[in-house]
Amino acid sequence: MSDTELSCSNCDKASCALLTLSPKEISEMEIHTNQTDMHKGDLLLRQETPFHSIIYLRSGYVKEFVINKNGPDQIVQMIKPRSYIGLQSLFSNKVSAFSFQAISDVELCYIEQDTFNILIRGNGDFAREILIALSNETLNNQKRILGLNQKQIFGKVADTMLYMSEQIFENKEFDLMMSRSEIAQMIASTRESVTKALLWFHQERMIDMRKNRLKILNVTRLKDISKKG
Amino acid sequence: MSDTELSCSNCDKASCALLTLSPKEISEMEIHTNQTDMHKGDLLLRQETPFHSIIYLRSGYVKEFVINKNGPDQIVQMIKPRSYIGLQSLFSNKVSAFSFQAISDVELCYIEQDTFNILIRGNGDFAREILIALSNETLNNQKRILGLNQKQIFGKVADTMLYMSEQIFENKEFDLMMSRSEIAQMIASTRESVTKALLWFHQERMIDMRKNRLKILNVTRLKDISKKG
DNA sequence: GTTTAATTGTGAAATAGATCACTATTTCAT
DNA sequence: ATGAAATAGTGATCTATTTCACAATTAAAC
Repeated sequence: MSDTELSCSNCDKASCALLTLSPKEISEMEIHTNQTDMHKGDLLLRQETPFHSIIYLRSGYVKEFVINKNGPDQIVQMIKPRSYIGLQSLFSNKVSAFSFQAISDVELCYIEQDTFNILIRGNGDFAREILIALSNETLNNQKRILGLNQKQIFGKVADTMLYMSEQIFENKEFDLMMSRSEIAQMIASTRESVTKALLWFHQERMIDMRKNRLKILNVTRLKDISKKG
Repeated sequence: MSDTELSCSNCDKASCALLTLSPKEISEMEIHTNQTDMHKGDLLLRQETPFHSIIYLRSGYVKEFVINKNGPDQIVQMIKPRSYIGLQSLFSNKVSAFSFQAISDVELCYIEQDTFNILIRGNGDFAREILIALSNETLNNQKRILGLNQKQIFGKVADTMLYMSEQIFENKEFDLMMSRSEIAQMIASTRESVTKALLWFHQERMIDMRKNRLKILNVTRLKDISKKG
């Protein structure tokens, strides 16, 4: 919002990859970057849509999902601050494979894709950081989704709560930014089943839930349920 | 097996990426590459194991899977000839995230990982080819597995037969190289359910099955079942 | 070629989870 | 503050799929 904040060089929420860039490269990036704010519920990018920018999530949370003709959407992952959005499709298609929606108010930086590509070509360390980020994200997602597949519902929900706590919010207490239906879309289940699981966890004092504030009380037991439940 | 076959420069089963390398780079690769043959059932690489080579699959077929403590293995994908194995973990970990097993006799080239990395750093076009291959593979897998999640069994099995026909064997007729149990491991189901699905498809003349030779007779109907069944 | 092991087929019973129809609560807009 | 819309909770029913136990077939080993 203030003038200084619009500069990448003194950004207080910069990515790890940015640290590998020279001052000259950073100012090159600044020229081709636009910062925008968006609100909860806004769609950042729609699948099958051509995209010309890589989006950097300065603050706030985003969900990545696939829109299905027959049946409900499928949520692939939640994205936390200081992440790049759209890297998956950078090296393959010109269109985005997924849709992205803000699940809180967010601050975004739109970096022109061409500029991004030039930086990757010109700076091996930057390229390496980006590739590591992309690889790790992809690998984590793949393993999580594979793991989900062979759990039953209580296990799936437990797993998802632990995922949010450990991977996304990095805290035992957090605001559940998704509705029961959305959680169901993360695990290919139904609103009702999610409700029942969460209520049971609450009854059994594994979690505390009031409004949309969730606190994990018994990690061990939840992990146990996640493993074989 | 003959002397000429051991050279990358006149390999008759080379990858697309290889075409981007200069003669000098190719001979650099040759020095650090070993060709081996393996048999059906052999384990090429075990998850959580350090690996020092990227494996190039010259001929034959491989399954990529995760070994689970509690419960059956999960098969991530089948890998067809002229593919690199282990790229997923190249940019992140020093250990492989997945296990790989030959499901037919295979010819393999072990390329030292350091050499591979040097080539990627030194040749932007090579790097690009590798990244595109990796991105596409990852994206396809992710979409397929997500799609599977919200189908019911007949849909999952239909989907898997079409996947084999279209993506892997590129033919309507092919040898089913996996047992019913293994197919079940691809879709998080059971041997018995796979059996029932395949028999029904056969009865309904959507496929022809004798021994392990499978022929797809009615693509349209199978696709229909895959979509909403 | 015979024996042994592994894989596949089959139907009945058990069950996890979806679906449905409805109520309660929370959130949002005016 | 009030009403409307969205989200969440609840229990009964229904159904797809797993589980189990056993028979049949196919592949491997000697």
